[in-house]
Amino acid sequence: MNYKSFLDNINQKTQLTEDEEFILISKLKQRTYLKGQYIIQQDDIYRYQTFVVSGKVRTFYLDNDGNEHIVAFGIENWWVGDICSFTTQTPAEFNSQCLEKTEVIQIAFEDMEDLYREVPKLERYFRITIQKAYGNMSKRIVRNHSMPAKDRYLYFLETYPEIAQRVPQYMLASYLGITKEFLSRMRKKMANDNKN
Amino acid sequence: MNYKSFLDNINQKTQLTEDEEFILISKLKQRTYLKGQYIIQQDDIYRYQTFVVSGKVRTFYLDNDGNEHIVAFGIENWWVGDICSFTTQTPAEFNSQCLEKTEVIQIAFEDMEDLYREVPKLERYFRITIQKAYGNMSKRIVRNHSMPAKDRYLYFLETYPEIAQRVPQYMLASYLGITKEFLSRMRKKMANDNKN
DNA sequence: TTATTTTCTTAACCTACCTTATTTTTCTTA
DNA sequence: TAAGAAAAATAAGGTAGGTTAAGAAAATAA
Repeated sequence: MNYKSFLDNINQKTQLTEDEEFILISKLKQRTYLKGQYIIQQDDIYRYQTFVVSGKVRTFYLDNDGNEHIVAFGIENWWVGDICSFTTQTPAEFNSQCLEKTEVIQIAFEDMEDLYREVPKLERYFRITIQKAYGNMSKRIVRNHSMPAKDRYLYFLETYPEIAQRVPQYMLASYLGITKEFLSRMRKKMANDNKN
Repeated sequence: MNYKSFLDNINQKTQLTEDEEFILISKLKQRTYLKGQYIIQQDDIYRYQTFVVSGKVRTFYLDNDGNEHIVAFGIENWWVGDICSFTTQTPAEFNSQCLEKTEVIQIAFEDMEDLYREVPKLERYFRITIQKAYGNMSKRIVRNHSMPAKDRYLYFLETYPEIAQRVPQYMLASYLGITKEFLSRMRKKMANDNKN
């Protein structure tokens, strides 16, 4: 594994010098998780901010009745985990679990503040990254409130086709906030409607 | 109006020197909106990042059927508007409307990049602010998926009592993703349940 | 103080989506 | 290549929350 995709991602939003890249790289850790392994489990403190180089991750909340609610998927070039737990170093509310063998790059919390000091451009990189994610989240809330399940499903297929293909249907249903049974029924109806 | 509450808010997350405060203040604009006025309307480009000093704002999406879906409320010390439109200078998807006379502090998009250059700590301030907002949004999505309307309502009352008191019920219903009629019904039932 | 508008309530009926249970299909792994 | 496990489909009955329509209460304006 090398750092190319990771550095590319950062340099899209800010321009690091060679020295800055060097400092950054010196703080990175590589790790490979197997299918089913957890990057973070709820109630643990999230100690490593995690960037996916290859593989597939789901982030979910486990409620008191034992139901899983998927908040996000993460594939190549996405940050995953529980950002809230990381920044405040308080127990996580979410779990991030690998759905296949997943290679990641991580930055430890202890190194993060040093990094921000030595490479202030990283503040900018993360600000821009999070701003975008925040915008998407707000819009997702609105879609959840203004669109019926069918439209939300179609929107997802269109917007994240790679994820839709790589993730089991029942997880997609959970992400959309519906049951797998209802998604299945919807798909059947849509297939029938398309025939006529 | 003075800048105290605004600077306090920033200094909670990063420590500005007097010089930095001076530079920042030189870029700030003050403005007062009347009840009903829009800070941003959807399809316009959001040119001023807006911090509420006093007053009350709602941010909502207007769907094709003419229904309003409230994404957020903003009162004292909250940033409001459509951050996505601001950062990318593309047409807004949301409207921010004042629900009463509202005093704000604004930073123009043209000044923002200069400010980040001259006062890099602001990158940090906004990163931290947005990270927190993003965390809250993710958790809100999960609550929408895992809690029935009644629990979401109670959660809101507990978490944002000041807002709950100052905002009409039908707007709160919209924020929660239910109809005002259903909220009214729920409230009645809750009142009855408490009697017995 | 009344008139008007805005907000809230109530009630009957309706539907999108859930629950439970069973079966079928697809994927894994031996 | 078969056997077991995971994922998807199907179907019947149930419910949280929506819709429509009317009236009551509260806030605002004149």
